[in-house]
Amino acid sequence: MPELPEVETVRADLQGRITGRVITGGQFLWDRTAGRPAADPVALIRGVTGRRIEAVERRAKFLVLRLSGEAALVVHLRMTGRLRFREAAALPGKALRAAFMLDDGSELHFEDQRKFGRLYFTDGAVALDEVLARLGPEPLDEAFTRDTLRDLLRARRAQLKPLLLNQSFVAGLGNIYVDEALFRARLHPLRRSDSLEQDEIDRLHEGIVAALLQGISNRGTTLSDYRDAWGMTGKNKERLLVFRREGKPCTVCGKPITKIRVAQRGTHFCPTCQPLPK
DNA sequence: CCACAACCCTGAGGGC
DNA sequence: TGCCCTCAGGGTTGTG
Repeated sequence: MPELPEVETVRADLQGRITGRVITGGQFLWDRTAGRPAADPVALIRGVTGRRIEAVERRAKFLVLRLSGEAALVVHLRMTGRLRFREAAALPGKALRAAFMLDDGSELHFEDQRKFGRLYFTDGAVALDEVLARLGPEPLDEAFTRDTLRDLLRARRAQLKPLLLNQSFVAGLGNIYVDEALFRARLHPLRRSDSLEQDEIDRLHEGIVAALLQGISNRGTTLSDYRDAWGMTGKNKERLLVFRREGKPCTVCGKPITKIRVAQRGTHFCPTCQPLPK
């Protein structure tokens, strides 16, 4: 599941390779990959064709290809989406859902086994804001400080796990990095957000940032599906502290990691290091 | 605001 | 080998 570190890895790689290229055409192989509001594959292809890629940016888990004329091609990988750079004449993957031709003969392929991923074409800043609406702060931005997090947490009273998964609370975390961040912060996933002391909030801030930065420095976490723009796996799986490590010893105390279900999501933690205060 | 659940999807893995 | 069932989960939508 691509989260902020995985999307950031793809962004950085593509930025250096496709910036300056012109999109000369494209096609959809699975029409529902075109996301709302337009949800129109024909209009999307028509919209991007002839435009130059000015920059490759990221907002939360969205990739934003800035196109000439204030337009953008926005990509959300969801669960199994992959954005692959293909040299000319490379064979497409079997889950190819959309393809874009570039003016140097290369292609940008959107592959997605489970068809949850979405592509959006936006024409102008207003349309882009619509696609990126209701997103909370970027956790790696300078503006995301301990004080920011404290104010956000105290304005809510939800359990930490579902709250951190909520993209309108903080943007970019998913199931893997939430569990990792909570472990680093030594906080139980069911703790209420308004119950945290200042030192716990500081630890959570630190845990979020550290978990994400480690993910980026390892080029993302590949459990099974994630690949970077070159088709390579990320190396962060071996560095995970709790996620998918149920029954294995905690790296801090040696007791087994527990898995429970919270908000319909598998949730991994160490009951000893992350106790739930009564 | 918060909790819960269905939905969209397909492949992997378990049970028999 | 094969069939059925469950599970995996990001985000949206709807209900209470």
